[in-house]
Amino acid sequence: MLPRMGATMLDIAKDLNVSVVTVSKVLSNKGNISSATRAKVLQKAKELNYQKNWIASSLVTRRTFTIGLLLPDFTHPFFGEIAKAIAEAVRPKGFHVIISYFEEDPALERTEAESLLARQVDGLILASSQPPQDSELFHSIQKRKVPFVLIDRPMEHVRSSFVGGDDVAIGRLATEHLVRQGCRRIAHLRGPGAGIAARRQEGYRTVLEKNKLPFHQVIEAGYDDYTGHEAMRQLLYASPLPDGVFCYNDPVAIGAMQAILEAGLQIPKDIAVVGAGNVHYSNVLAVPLTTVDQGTQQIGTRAAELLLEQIDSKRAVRPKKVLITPKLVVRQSTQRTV
Amino acid sequence: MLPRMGATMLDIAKDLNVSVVTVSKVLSNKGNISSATRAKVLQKAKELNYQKNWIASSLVTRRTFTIGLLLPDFTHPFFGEIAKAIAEAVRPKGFHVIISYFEEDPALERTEAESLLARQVDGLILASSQPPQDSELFHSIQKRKVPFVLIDRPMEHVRSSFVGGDDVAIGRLATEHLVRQGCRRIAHLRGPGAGIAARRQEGYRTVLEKNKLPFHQVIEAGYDDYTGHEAMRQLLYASPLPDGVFCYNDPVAIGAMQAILEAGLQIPKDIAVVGAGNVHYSNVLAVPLTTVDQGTQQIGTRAAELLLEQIDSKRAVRPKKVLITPKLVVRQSTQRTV
DNA sequence: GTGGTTTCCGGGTACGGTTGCGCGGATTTT
DNA sequence: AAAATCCGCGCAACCGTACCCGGAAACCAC
Repeated sequence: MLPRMGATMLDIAKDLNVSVVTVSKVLSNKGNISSATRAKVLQKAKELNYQKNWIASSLVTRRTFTIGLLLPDFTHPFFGEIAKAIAEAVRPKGFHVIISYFEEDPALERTEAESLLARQVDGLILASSQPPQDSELFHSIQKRKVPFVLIDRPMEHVRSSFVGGDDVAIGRLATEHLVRQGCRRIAHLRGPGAGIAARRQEGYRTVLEKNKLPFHQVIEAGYDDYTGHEAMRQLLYASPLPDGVFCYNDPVAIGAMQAILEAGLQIPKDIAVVGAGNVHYSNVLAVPLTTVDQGTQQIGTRAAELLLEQIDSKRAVRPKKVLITPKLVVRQSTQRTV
Repeated sequence: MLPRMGATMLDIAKDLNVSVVTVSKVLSNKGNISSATRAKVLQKAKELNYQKNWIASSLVTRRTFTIGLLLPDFTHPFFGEIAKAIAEAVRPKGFHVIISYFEEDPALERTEAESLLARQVDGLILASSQPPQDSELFHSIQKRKVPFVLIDRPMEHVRSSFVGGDDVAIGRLATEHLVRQGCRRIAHLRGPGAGIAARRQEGYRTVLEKNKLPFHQVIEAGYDDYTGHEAMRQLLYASPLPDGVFCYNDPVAIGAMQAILEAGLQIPKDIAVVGAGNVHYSNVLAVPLTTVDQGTQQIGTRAAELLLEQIDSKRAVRPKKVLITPKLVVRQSTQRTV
């Protein structure tokens, strides 16, 4: 036989000659129950150390108080912070978070999403890596009427809420800062793809235009420091050398700084460097890195809020697109004027 | 009315004039069902696009296929990697992971643990921050007969499985390496507390004794780079200066390196530095940091394996203590002989 | 007094998949 | 012919809550 659990509502009900329904109503504070009965039930519940069986409860309410979080990778501090902010935001409402990650593999992302849906999560938050034109996964989620919110990587043609960094503003903020520091030949190590990377590049471009500065080289790096190192080496072969570099993200910037230092140049005297993301350790590098903080925690918090809103109002809520305003964090890698 | 779900077993059963039980047995491959009936059921299930209701299933089996993971903080890459390894290890068995974290607050840890237990997780993995003498939480878990495994921070007097780094070996490995590099005045920036930090220090001490080297200064730092920076500055005031430093962990080592460089000294020529943990970015610092890899992924993987073992064999399993063998990762911060 | 309505308090039933046990019939063994 | 075995399948229980209902008392108007 299966191991017996603790006391159930039936135990309480039988002891008091009432029905389970009455017990349920008392314990969940619903319906009209006389205060005499109410007191007896509460008393007996405490006496038997009654603990609600959440599973039975979920069975009938179809609410698991669980939300699924699907991330490309959570060893990256960016996603770690998001996960933390989400967990914190939903905890007061009694929700828990199931985290899955899919290593940037779109196929794995789909199966993991299906797996979370099969577990009847009440909602889903995803930083998707589905190819831009493929919205099959999201249609599948929508068909099941499970609320979901996209974060970090918007999907233009998917009708859903989205929370992410304001990438154009990030590009602008970083580039404007370099201009103010006196840089005139500003290069850009852009990231891969047409989404986030393209918008950060756009912010970069608009600032150069506004300031009537000549375009300098734009080279495509990847997500990590190795690609940043490689891309920067390419830049250093060219002439004239840039006097400022806006890097797609902090790891790329770290790789770039390493290449600059290896070439015997100084930061920020010869070349100033700006990253984006404000990852941990940005301040303990050889040269502390100026960066643009994209408001990571806020992304998580807002996403959680939007999701809970949708879960609570069983009606379809109009999707909202939220862009978090970035903040410049100035450190030594751009401080030319001190 | 509550939103109807998809097809249920009852739908299949009625269509075929069999009982739900038969359908269940076919779909879960149990019991003796004729191949004719089996085929009909499978056919109809596919036809109706039947999806099992996991909640109803959990209700009766008392298995949720969910394990709880309780961490102090998962923005730290160390815990991120552990979480990832665990999720990966249990995924093939159909388990999901609910992550909670408690910001190093023992009281919050207790309520979060209770909360996970109330959700009927099948098992628990925890990196606990309960004070060493207080095993109330663990007794509470044991009373409910929920399998659990401790990681990273052992609790001496709790009868349970444990997986963690071999801290004495880490201290030995790091210190031996410094000795081999020719260091003769080896200092130690130890971490706080009597557990991990004390064992790493012990490894350090035994190597000094074995090599008949004089003890150099041991200063207590914290967990992060700020405390490492501060502790190193203290060391730099003293004389004679050390020619090698073994740091409790990588952040402390990073802070220490910064202090050394600020003092105008060279790494590793004047002072060699070893950290522990092999966190990301250890290789893109001003001077790439030699460190001891504590086998983070293995900790997660082994912990998951031990937990699944316990969950599968409903009997009480003899607790195992597993120490992962660390590996030295040599980088520039100790390369004096090249 | 009579009939209708409202209010208060509480119960019956369905929802879901799984498991131990049992049952009826067919086949094989004694 | 009686008994043992086996095969295929069903009954009931598990557990908390939404929905619907029912009985009793109170109240109102005539």
